[in-house]
This record gives sequence, C-alpha cells and structure tokens, in this order.
Amino acid sequence: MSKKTFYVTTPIYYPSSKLHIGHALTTTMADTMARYKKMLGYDTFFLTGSDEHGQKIEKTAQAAGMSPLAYTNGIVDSFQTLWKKLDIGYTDFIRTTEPRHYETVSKIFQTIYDKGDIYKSEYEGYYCTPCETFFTERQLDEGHCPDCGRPVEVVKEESYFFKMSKYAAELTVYIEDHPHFIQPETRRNEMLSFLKQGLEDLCVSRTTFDWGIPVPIDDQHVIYVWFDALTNYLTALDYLHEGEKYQKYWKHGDEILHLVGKDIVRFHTIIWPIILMAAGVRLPDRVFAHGWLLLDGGKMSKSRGNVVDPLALIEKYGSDAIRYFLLREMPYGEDGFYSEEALVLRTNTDLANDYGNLLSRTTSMLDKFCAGVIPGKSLEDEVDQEFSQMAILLKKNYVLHMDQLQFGKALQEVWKLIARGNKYIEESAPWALAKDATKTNKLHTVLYNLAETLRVATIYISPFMPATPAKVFSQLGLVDAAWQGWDAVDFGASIGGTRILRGEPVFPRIDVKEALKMGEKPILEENEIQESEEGINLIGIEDFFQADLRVASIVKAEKVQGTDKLMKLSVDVGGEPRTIVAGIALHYTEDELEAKKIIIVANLKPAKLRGIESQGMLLAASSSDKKQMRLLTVDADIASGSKVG
RNA sequence: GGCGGUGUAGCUCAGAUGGUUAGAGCAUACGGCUCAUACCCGUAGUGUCACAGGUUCAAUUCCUGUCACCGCUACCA
Repeated sequence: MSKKTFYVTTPIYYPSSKLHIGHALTTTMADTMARYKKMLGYDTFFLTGSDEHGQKIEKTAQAAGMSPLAYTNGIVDSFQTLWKKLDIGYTDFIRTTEPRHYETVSKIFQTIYDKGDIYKSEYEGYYCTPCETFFTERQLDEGHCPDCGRPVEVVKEESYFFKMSKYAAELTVYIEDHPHFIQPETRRNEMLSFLKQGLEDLCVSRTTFDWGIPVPIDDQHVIYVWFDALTNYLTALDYLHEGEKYQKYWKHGDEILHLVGKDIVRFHTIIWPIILMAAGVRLPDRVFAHGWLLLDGGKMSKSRGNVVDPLALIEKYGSDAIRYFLLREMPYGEDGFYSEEALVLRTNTDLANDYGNLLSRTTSMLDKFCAGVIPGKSLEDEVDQEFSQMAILLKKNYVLHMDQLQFGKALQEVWKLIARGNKYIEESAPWALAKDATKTNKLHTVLYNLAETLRVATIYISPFMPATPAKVFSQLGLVDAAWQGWDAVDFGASIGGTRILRGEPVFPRIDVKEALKMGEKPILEENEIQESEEGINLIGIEDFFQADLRVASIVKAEKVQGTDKLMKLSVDVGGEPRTIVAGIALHYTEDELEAKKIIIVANLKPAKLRGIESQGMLLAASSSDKKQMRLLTVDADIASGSKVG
C-alpha cells in the first residue's frame, strides 16, 4: 500500500523588502506541519517561494539601477538564508520568475481562455500619473493618491477579465458542502457573506508595466497578480506536464493544505478555487488563515520602524526557541503578541525550567544513583502507571490538535506530561530512595519512568523544534533512531541498560534583565542603511572580493528616453567599452557626468533595463530619503580599469 | 452605513443545553525539597464574568439595548 500524501504550502513572499518575524510564523507553521506528517509516515511535500513580478518590483529595481531579476535574486537569497537558519525544510522553493512557472501560468491562462472564461474589456481605475499606479476607491486617501497625496484621475485601460461571476454559485455550494475548507470558522463566514453579494469579474492583465508573465494570446499585456501568484502551487508539482508529482500530491493527493495570513484569505478561498474550477482542476482541501503577530499591541510595519529582524533574534536565542514561542503563543486563527520579554519568559518557564531542567535533574540522578545507566522497570505501582496512561491520552489529544493546526494546544498537552515528570520526582524523592537499600527497585522504576517521559516528550516536540531532539537523545544515550520516531512514541519502551551521557543544559536560563538591557533597544530592524552601518551582517573579506570593482571613465552620458531616472552611460574600463544604465538622472546632468572617473562593479550579471543591456553597476551614495545622491570617484587621476579593493 | 465577532483574576485566555464554592498558565505571597538550569513541589488568594434592562424559582451563561475594541465589506504581491 502506498503512503498517504500531504501537500502543504506557504504563500510565496514578495521580495520588495526583507522578511520579518510575521513571515517566519507562517513558514514555521508549515514546516512543523510537514515534519509532523512526515513523522506519522505521510509522503509529504512542502512548498514555499517568492512572488517576484509586479510594478513595485520593477520600480524598486529600476531605482536601484538594477534589473528586476538581479534585484530579486539578492532578496531571494536572503529569504533562503533565513529559512535555513530557522530549520525550515521545504521540499521545493518556487520562484515565479522560473521558466517552469511561466509555462504553467501560460498553460492555465490559455486553457481558461480557450474555454471562454477570459475576455477582453476595459478596466477603469483611479490613476496617479506621477506614481504611475492604479488605485481602487478604497485605497484612495480622501480622493488623493495614498503615496504622494496628489489628485488622481479616472483612467480606462484595456484588460483581460476572468469570468468569476460564472462560478459564484458553484463555489458557494462547495464551501457549504466542505465545512473545513476555510478555517477558522469566522473566516469561512466572512467568505460566505462576501459571496452572497455576488462576484464581479476579475481583471487579470495589465499594460501599464512589463515585469510579469506575458498574456499568451496578446503580448501587449502581462498577467496581473493572482493568476500568476496563486498558480505557483501547481507549478511546483509539474502541473505543466501533469507529471508524477502532480498526480500524486494534487490530483490523487490525500490532503492539500494552504497556510495563509488572514489578509489574503479571500484570494485563496475565492479566486484560487475558481481558477481551479475553470481549469478543471481539483480544489485544495483546506485553507487555514492565521492571525498576525502583533508587536506590543501595534501592527508590525516597516514604516513604523518596529519590524523585528528574525535573523538577529535567531542569533540571540536560537531557532528552536523562536519556533517554540511562535507556535506556543499564537492563539488559533487569531492575532498574537510578540515582545522580546514574552519570548524570554516563555523560553525560561517552558524550555529551561520545565523541559531542560527535567532532563538535567534526570541525567544527574541517573549518574549519581544508577552509575549512568538507565535501569529497567522493576516495579509498578499506581503512580508509575499514571505515566503510561497520561501518555496514551497525550497521544490522542496531540494528534487531534495537530490535525486542526492547534499548535499551542498540542504543546500544552506535551507539557502536561513534562510537568507530571517534575512533580513525580518530588513525590518519589529518589535521593531518599537511594539511601535505602530496600528501595532500589522503586528507585530504578522512578528513574526509568523519568527517562522514558523525556524520550516520549522529545518525540512529540520534534516537529516543533528540529534541533533539540538530537541533543536530548544524545544525553539520554538513545542515539538509535528506533527510539526516536513515531513508531516508538508509546510509553514503556525497553530502554533499560542504556548508558547516558549528561551534557550541557539544552536550554540555558536566560537572564531577563541582562537580555533586555540591550532591550532598551530591542531587536528591531531600523532600516537597511543603518543596519549596514552597524555591521549586523558581517561578511568575510572573500565575500567582498567577489565583487570586481574597477575604475571606469565615462565617455558619454545620455538620458534614457521616456524615463525620469535612467541614464545610459558609455564607459571605458581599461580600454574595454561598456554600457551601464543607472538610476541617477535625477541627480546628474549628462554634461556633469562626462569624463568623470567612477567606480563600477565589473562582474555583475548583465541585465536589461528599458531594453538596454547594462553591463555592470556604478557605485553611488544616497541619503536615507533618497533626495541626495553622489557618485563614488577617485580623489586624483588613475587609469581606468584599475582595480578597487 | 451593512454583516459578523469579542469584552471573564495584575497579564494571556478557558468555560457554562441557565442551577450549590467561575477555572488554567504566567506574575505575586508564604511554606517545603535539594536530584536540578536561584530550579522544582505545595498552599494562598484576589474577579459586581463590560454596562443597563428583560425572561426565569434561578443568568456571568438566554433575549433586548448601550458603550468599547476588532474582522469582513474585491483587484493590495
């Protein structure tokens, strides 16, 4: 019999800025779920990725004088670094800029178009000309552009539309017939009431920017947002060729689960199912919306400067502690609160005092009273039996809560067993038993039960905290994988005779005052410039030398037609002519630039900007408000092509 | 504006088809223990269960109203 399958996804994140701890929440949930299902023996596929198209990326990259792809490459790297540090074990990482995705999106679009569910019409929206952006009525700030505050105008644009209206009734029936499709319940109700108002057709293409997947039947248009972004869930499974992964995890899969934040529920529970219906593809089983991780009562946002940098946090407290905090503290489907103090408190009480200390006192007693060997169980009275009974109940509740994504409750169940262990020590006072030769049997039973409690609890904990189990099992001497898996989760295994290896505390107690002293300035990411000044991300000299910096002299400068910021520079690098496109036209005129000696990155991957290939990047300093920008140059003449470094 | 939700111990929250003393964890106080990471164990509290009416023998639990907060109310990636 083949294994049951489980497919879990996170949203693909938008790389216009760095990830914060809120993103880490969704991804940690997905990872924990994937590890849990894997532990239970499911054939599991876990997908995360990045959503790299759109006007915002196009503009940001342009402002940085980079191609969109070059720009997102760097950010995607930072995503992957974070996931690695958080022990996120995804099966695949999808980028919407990959060829496989282009082809998949085109295929779906074409399929639905051929079916007659996509048609050409006119999109009417509020347009801010200086910002080159469309807004909806809701987004407007008292009738003005929310970005620049200037008045907007109503503009019509030719667009392709997706006939969502056609499927509204069918979707409503589906949601009603599948009570667990949208969770939690309140979100489901919101979506049903949204559907009750009827659906409008959805605008799925744009002509105002280019950075996206072209509409297959009309290259004047690029596919807009949701058709592109949501389809990633199928791309990664090779829906394109209806390949093996697609057959196994999607078409005939046992469970498909999308984890999302509450802000994008509608897209996943209305638009996405309808795309699938139109394309004749099976719908996912569950879309779970979690709440936001709020910071001391306020929403985390870049502009408020209170974005928590997860990397710094991991560095300081370790990834398992962060994961534990996130999963333990977030109430089901609702917003939770983060503060460094709460994190430290949680880590100390649950991980250090209860769990870590139980290991510490158990291994210490095994060393002192049993010569470092876990004894066999040699007696069993009522108290001892309580453990096996608790463990049975724990298993039942744990599975129940995990399947409902009630991570906090599942953990609380595990901690009941841990707490029982600590209480049991007090009740049976092994140090007293050890002094009485007639009570050796009891002593051995007590210590066996404690070791067994730790072993079992650690199995339950392992999907939440991937790094910890190895340490604990090693201290308990239970290095054989046979003791560590779900098959061995029942209390009462024959671990007697195992030699333990007491070690350092797995979760040292954190001095709250000490930790928060830096907490006068908690771990917050002020902005990227400051961060680099403070040198938080230290790099080695070899990293630096990866960039080939050269002196170049500008031969000719000309503004790129139809842009505000771009300047096309013809430069000479030690006799080699090159073209560089840079976003400096607001700060320099053509004349000012000519004959200047500048510093360029000579080994940057070429990128096309406005159709012009830019073969490198120049270095310039800009003030934090971007109003000032000055080129790097040399303070006296030196030959072009000279190496910098 | 419309629809929906929430308001319970200092904090985070559980709970009751209405029925004698309303719960858990954390924090606090006191006591105990010494195997342990100043840890663990025990004990002790404190609550007009948002406010005002109503139904009922009986409401914090049901109903109505008020106040406060929150979510949804389509093109944000």
